[in-house]
Amino acid sequence: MARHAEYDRDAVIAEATAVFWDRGYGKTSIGDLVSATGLQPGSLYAAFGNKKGLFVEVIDRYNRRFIARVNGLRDAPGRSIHKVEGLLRQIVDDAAAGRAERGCLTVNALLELSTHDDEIADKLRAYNAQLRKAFVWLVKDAQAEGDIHTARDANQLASFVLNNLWGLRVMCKSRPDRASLDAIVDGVLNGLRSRVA
Amino acid sequence: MARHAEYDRDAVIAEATAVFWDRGYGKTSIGDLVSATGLQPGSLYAAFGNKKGLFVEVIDRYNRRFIARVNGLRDAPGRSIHKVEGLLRQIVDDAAAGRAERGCLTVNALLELSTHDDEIADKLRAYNAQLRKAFVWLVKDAQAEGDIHTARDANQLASFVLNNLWGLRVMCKSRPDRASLDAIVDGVLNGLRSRVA
DNA sequence: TGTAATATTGAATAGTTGTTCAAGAAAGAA
DNA sequence: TTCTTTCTTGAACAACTATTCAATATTACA
Repeated sequence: MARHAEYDRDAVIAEATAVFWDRGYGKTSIGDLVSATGLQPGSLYAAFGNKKGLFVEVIDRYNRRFIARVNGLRDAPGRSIHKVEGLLRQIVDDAAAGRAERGCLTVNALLELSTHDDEIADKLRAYNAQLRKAFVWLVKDAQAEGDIHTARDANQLASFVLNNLWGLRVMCKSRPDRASLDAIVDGVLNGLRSRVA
Repeated sequence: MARHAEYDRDAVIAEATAVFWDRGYGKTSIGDLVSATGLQPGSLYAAFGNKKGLFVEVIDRYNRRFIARVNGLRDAPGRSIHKVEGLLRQIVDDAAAGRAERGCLTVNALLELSTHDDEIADKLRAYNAQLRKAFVWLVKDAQAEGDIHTARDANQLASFVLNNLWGLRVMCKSRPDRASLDAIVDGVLNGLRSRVA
């Protein structure tokens, strides 16, 4: 019946991700996306509607993957508190190795667009809620494993961890020394393990 | 000898601050700044060199003021730990009252520009260091006042507080419920007061 | 008052932007 | 092969951008 598309949609989104992540939404031009994806403007518009449509698919994919990673931690072997620590330490490691200069695509998008774009704002709010839930489970597991006091509220601690995750992602953009970043993770773990409510 | 300027430089910077804060650097056009300040392009360029020059003065002023505020807390009456708490609670209050949608101008600028603009990145790094120092003093005061255990490292705790400050500023942009935000502040205070190192 | 020095104006410039669309290319069905 | 449907191309478009500059206005001093 008809000609089929020559490109792999997911690959195009992945290539666009790299550009949006590097330059932000506003500073990424269609020309940049044409170069990165190899698709001409017409094809991009046929496939994604417009620039924002492509961006929405980009952050959807990015968020889906990170949430899957955090949710996947539950099934991995090991103590839950170590999994949370590992997640934070990896951000620190990436920053120390200069792999975190672009920051977090989601946080970048949240700060750049959410004030004036309700569609993006809603998406990011929902993402935030999902991520928080994933942390609630990890905290509850850690309580069951005896690493977090059972009298403490899992929801509160999940928000606390999430807040420090966002903080680290901001912090990393200003390339602080490794000691400060490690100190932050220590502070979070200390806060999780302490007894007081 | 010569004609004097008709505008108040600081007032112009203040008016420009509102626009940059609302729209971000990239989305703020010279036309927006002309409307907001009442100065024509030529005057703006004569006074600040270019768009970035004006923006640099805007974030300088903003950062100077916030640092002065935190440093000023030392001389205010009351327990230091309550001052730290008050700072965080006010962010929560602002967010709950819908006054925090624009987020923090500095964090916004950091995420939008620091990756590709070294001048801005350096400025924000320096600002970060100054703010951290201010928190070190507050923590040390709180230790002297008996609210934070003296065995704990003030530098570490200062980084921890700062990280949560950045986290809150990101968090507020996605308009979370008040309970989550309060829980975060509780988590931070709990982390500060706990004994373990 | 006349003059030198600086401020203000706002139209003009050169470049970039997101988006469209008509023309050409590919592929399965008849 | 021919037809129909879809994909691809890339030049063209109108709107916007940051910046400049010559003309005009205002002041302080001589």
